[in-house]
Amino acid sequence: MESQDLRKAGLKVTLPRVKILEILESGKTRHFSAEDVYKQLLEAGEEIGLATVYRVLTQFETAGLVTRHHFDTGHSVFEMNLGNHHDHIVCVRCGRVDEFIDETIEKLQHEISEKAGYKMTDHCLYIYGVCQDCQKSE
Amino acid sequence: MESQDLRKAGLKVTLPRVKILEILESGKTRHFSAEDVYKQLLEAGEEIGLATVYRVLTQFETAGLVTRHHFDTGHSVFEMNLGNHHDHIVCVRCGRVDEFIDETIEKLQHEISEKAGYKMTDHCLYIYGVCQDCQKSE
DNA sequence: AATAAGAATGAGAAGCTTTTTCATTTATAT
DNA sequence: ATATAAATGAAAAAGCTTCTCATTCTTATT
Ligand SMILES: [Mn+2]
Ligand SMILES: [Mn+2]
Ligand SMILES: [Zn+2]
Ligand SMILES: [Zn+2]
Repeated sequence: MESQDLRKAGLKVTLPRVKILEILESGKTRHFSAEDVYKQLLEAGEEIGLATVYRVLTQFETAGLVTRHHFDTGHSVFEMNLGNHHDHIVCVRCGRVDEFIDETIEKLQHEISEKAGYKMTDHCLYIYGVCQDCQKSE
Repeated sequence: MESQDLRKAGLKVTLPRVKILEILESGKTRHFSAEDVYKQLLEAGEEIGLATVYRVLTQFETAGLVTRHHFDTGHSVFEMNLGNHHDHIVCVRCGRVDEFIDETIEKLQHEISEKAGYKMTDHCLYIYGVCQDCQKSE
C-alpha cells in the first residue's frame, strides 16, 4: 500500500505522490528519468505537472525511497530504493541498464577511501558498453 | 610545444586553442569545468568567449587530448589525457578531487562486462566522501 | 608578401533539464 | 465542517551547454 510508505516517510498522501510511487514500483523497468515518469502519467490520463514530478522525486530521494543516478546521459535517473546497493552497466547504443554487485569491489572501495583519508559517503561504478542485442544488430 | 600537439590532433593552431591547452597543462590542478577554464582566461586577460571554450574542450575530447568526467555536480569536468586511466574520489564538502587506480577493480570490471554480455567501451568509478581537511573543520 | 578559401571565433539566441515563484487547491488535525 | 499549513500546476527563470551567423583568422597557394 503506497499510502503507508508515504506516511512512514513523513510525506502527506497526495494523488501525485501515490501515482508516481505506483509507476516507480510498477516493475516494467526499474530506471526512470523525470520525463519518463511524466510521460507515463500523461498516458495514464493523470494531469500532474512536470514540476511536481521533479519535486516529488527529489522528496522521495531525500526520504530514502528512491535513489538518483547520474548516468552520463545529461539527466538524472531514479529507481526505487530496495535497500540493495548495486552498480550499473549501461548500453551506450540502446540505453539498456543492467545491474550487478561485486563484493570484492565494494570492499576495495572502502580500503581506497581510508587510504586516501576520506570518510566515504557514497560511491558509484558505471560500466558503459554495447549490450548483446546491439552487438548483433551492428 | 602546444602547437605541435594541436597539429598532431588535426586541429588548426589558433590562439584560443593554444591558451586553453596551456591552462589545462598548467598543472596547478588537473580537473577543470568549462567555467573554470573560462575564468582563468579572463584573469589572464584573454578575450575568448565561453562558447569557444566549450567548443574547444569538446574538440579536445574528440581528439583524445582530454577526458570528460561527469561528477554529480551538474556540469562536465575536463582533464588532460595523460594516457593513464584512473578513477576519482571526490569530497562532497569542498570539491577536492583525488585520483586512484586499482588493478583488481579494473580486472573485475572486465569480467563483469563479459559475464553480462557487454562489450565494454568505458567505465568510471566515483567515490564520494569527506576529505581529511573537511573532517577536521567540522 | 599578397590572395583566396575555408575554418574558427564571439556574441547572443536558443535548447534542455531542473528549480523557483506564486496563486490556488488539497490534506490533515481539530 | 473548519482552519492551517502544505502541496500543486503553470509559467517563469536558472544553470549548463549548444547553435547560428556575421566577422576574423589560419593555412595553402601565388
Ligand atoms: Mn539500479
Ligand atoms: Mn583525474
Ligand atoms: Zn544495447
Ligand atoms: Zn573536502
